[in-house]
Amino acid sequence: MKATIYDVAREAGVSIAAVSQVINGKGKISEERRNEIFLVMERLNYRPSVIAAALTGKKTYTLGLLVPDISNPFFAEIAHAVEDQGHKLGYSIVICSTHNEDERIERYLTLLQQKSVDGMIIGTGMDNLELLSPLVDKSIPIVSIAREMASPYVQTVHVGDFEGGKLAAQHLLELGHTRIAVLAEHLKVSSSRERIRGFREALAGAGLELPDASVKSGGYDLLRDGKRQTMELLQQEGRPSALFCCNDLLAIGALQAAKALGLRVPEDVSIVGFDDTILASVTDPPLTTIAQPIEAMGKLAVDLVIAQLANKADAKPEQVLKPELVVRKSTGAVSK
Amino acid sequence: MKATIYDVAREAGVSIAAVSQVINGKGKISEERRNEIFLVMERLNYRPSVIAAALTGKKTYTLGLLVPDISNPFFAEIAHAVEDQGHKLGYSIVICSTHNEDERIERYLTLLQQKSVDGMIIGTGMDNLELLSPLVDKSIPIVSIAREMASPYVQTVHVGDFEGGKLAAQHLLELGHTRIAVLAEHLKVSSSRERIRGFREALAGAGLELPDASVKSGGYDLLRDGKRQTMELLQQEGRPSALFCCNDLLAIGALQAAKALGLRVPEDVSIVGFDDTILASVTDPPLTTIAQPIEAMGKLAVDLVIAQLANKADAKPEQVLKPELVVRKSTGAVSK
DNA sequence: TTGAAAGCGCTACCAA
DNA sequence: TTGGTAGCGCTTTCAA
Repeated sequence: MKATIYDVAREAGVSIAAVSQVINGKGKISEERRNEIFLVMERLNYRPSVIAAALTGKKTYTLGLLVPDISNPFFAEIAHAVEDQGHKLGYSIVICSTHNEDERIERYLTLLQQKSVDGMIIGTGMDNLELLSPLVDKSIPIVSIAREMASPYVQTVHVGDFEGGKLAAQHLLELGHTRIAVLAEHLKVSSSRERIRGFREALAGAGLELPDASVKSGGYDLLRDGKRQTMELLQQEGRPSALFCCNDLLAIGALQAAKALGLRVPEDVSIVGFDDTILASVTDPPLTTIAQPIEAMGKLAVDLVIAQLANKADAKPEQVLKPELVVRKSTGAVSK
Repeated sequence: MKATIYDVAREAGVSIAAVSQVINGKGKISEERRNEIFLVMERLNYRPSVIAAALTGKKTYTLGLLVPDISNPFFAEIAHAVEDQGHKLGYSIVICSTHNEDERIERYLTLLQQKSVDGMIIGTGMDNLELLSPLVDKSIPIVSIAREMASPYVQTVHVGDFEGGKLAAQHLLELGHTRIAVLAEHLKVSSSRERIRGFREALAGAGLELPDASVKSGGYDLLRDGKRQTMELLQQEGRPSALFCCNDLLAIGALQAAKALGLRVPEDVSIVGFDDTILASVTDPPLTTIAQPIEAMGKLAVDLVIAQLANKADAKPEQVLKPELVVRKSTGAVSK
């Protein structure tokens, strides 16, 4: 069986308290004893049980990351960034993918908390903020990433979605588009709503209206939904000459639909995405998209939790980063 | 503070043992008492501490998944598949991304074990199998996915890499290519080596040789390495007319390099990838690639750990799935 | 059927 | 400096 602190103490002829002190580098122990104990630990190949330690309320140096779907490159890239910064700061990151299901969100939230993470980063939308209260009670810091979260207890880092939507609209407007439709994921996703709001406002500024009928929203199978919706959109009378997709995956679905219909992008229809994941740079044609500073967001999120952990939390509850228009080949001037 | 089993017992006027039995649905308790206790638990919003339970050696119904890089769509898709099947079977999945660094592999391995996962799925290559022995000692089931692992203690599920390599070669051969180069990731990755071996063997069958100089291997920044290596390859005298890339990310790097050099794919150079991630279907041109059955692999891996957990482990230590050639637009006949 | 009590492995406080 | 010891919250005998 595995060696415990008792084994080490016995072998070294000291009390478990002494061993515990050595493990944690606390208290006062003579060099000599300390080395002796180290040796025994080594010899017994002793590994302190984090579980037992957690039970007594010790820090675990792990952060939990909750994402809606790890197979969406956007979140995979977020996860990568979070892991990176976490690691730099000495934290391990545990990732859970909720498949956008409420039940799994709840389950993983509980799980992570039970696994006693020191802090939590949430990239999943949450309807029921009540779920967070156990965390709040235990004063486990929470920051939400890429999603706003209307709770006084959670700091949030996200891109300016509203502004991003405007950017997209302006770009399309400059190219002369007037018949424009929008593809969104489920409308309960706040970032989508904001992006659309920004988009709509920019259009309005140019005297254009975006009727609700031109906004297609779907579920969470982004690729498929994007394709299906685009099929509908592009086959109708007076089809739009431009599509704004609330994320890259939707945009790719749109791209596939256009291709399937024998339409050329951007000659027949312009498409702009959102996120600027690796996907955007490799598609055919490469996707014009609104870039989110994924690296920066991941880093910032980690910094925030850890700052809260150290009680030097910035008062700033919200960190809004700048979106950026990246023009590639999927958008062009309207051909009349 | 949070309610403990003691609070519940006190409130319900019973012993903690009784409460414990209710929680676990074990032992004999009268309907009456049981309901009473349930009510109290509800009222106190009591949640059993998994940590404490884990300390006493109870199952946690969580599986750990270790991947080298979650931002590689292949592993993100694997993670998705694993999560899905795990969830179906009542298990939560905790994902850790090691960035291909030995130190992180070790750290996360320890971490997951300390967080007391019931089983482990490993998608990361491991040099030092010794690291697994603590798990083995505790008889925590381990299965490796998408990677072979030469340990008697781990079952493994992966695609036939050798066969996949052959498939790629045959395809290229049929198209008439003779000047062929190979791009691999770090050669310590066993799957890459196998793919190359298969590829080489198929070439040999056609009387063609693949000199070591034509095999470029790099580090773990797949996209960048693929691009850089392809740049070199395509700028040299008598450049290859076809490239076999050991994974899609490398292939995309190659695609970008070709584009940067003003070469057309597949007219000037054919490219075949490996994995068939979402990336392969969206690139310009879409990538001919060797498909791995990602869903099936994920599902199988989960099934295997859980079977081991239930002690109905199949004796079969290795599950090899069939790779499949998916022909898209990045390969074509040699133009002479 | 029920409950008392002995751990699980570790931390932290207090006395020595 | 050291060691004794009381928890942390739960599971699991073993008696009652």
